[in-house]
Amino acid sequence: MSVKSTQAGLRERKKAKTMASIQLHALQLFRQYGYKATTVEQIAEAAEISYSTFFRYFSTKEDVLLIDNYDPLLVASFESQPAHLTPLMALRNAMLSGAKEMTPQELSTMRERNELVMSVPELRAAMINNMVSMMDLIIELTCRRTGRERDDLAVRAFAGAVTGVNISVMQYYAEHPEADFLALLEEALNKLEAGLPL
Amino acid sequence: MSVKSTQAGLRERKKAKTMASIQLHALQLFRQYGYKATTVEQIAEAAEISYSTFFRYFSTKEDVLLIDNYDPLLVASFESQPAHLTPLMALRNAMLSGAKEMTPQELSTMRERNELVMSVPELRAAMINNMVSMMDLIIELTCRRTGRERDDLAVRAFAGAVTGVNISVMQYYAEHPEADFLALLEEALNKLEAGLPL
DNA sequence: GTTTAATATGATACTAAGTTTCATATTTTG
DNA sequence: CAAAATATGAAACTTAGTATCATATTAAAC
Repeated sequence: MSVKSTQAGLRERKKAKTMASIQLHALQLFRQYGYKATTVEQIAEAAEISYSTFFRYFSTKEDVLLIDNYDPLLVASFESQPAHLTPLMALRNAMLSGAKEMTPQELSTMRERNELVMSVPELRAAMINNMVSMMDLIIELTCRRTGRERDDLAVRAFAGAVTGVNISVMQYYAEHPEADFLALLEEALNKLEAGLPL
Repeated sequence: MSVKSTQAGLRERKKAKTMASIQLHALQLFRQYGYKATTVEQIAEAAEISYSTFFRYFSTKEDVLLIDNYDPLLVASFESQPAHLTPLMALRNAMLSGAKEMTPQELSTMRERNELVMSVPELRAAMINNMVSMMDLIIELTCRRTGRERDDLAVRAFAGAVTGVNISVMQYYAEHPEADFLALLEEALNKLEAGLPL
């Protein structure tokens, strides 16, 4: 038994490092030359991997910017919300809590990424698609909490509205980078809870 | 002066016919062989145009299914809604009125198209992206009606919620093709107006 | 009606994303 | 250390989408 086998497995750690490296170099190149002008080949070179390996880590060029796994965090946080809260407020808290423990560094990266994503049509489309996919998760969570069925239109409308508000906030945030994303999201979801007064 | 020059211009009519022909043949091929398995080249052959010409009519393969111009109809209908209605109800009426004058034939085509689009990830993403683009239109209309600013978060949240509900209904409809789309949309928007009771 | 200007089409060559296949290297396990 | 499992690299391929230029068709002017 050698020193290297700590617990996570060398393979896993190496993969995680490679993945992070690809994302880092990709982001730098995108910043410098623009998203479209940067080819996957260039990213591969910068990250010192082969072209084919890139697609083993990310199935599309877009994914290199969009992959994040905070679904499990969201689920955990949502399920631990007090029972007296409405589904919407529980969801609001869960979404906020996920982002509340970010360092200023991480927040700044997120802001930059958001601006980039929202300004490139292809990326924006992919991001929105991701968020709509998350609708399914919201439906699932809401059903568990309320005892309603997946096919209940009220649940669907709820999940749709929350997701739509989320998208609109991301857009707003891209246009107003100086704003506080969390505050915006909280305010917007509160407006939804209040029946969208106009 | 020959018989042919009626009023719309020969060129315009020819273009419209070609466009319709491309869409028709594309839809048939997609039905038969699937979206991905059908190449633009095959569509071009079927519609008896060149490969390059296809992209003069539709800038992407997706667009051949997604292009529709009922934005102007929506705007007109919205602006003619009675002033005492809330923005949401005015929007609801406008969206419904657009679809209410469809023939059963058209409704059936729409249903089929919706099923196809929602079942192919790429198409679904493109469609959702279209709908989110329409959010800008809703923002614009809502501002005109309420006198609020584009940058008002309440307006943004409103537009986002309506769009999100719309998306969720399309998804629901794809899963339940036997349902009445208009009834679903109306019901879902009513729930939104009622504050999304759960 | 013929000429001229504007626009639509077709052919061709090109770039880059994404897929497939297979050989090679590296880690893990026994 | 040997064998099984998995990660990587190389190369050839398909197809969406772009750019360019010559040709054909329609519209407009005279």
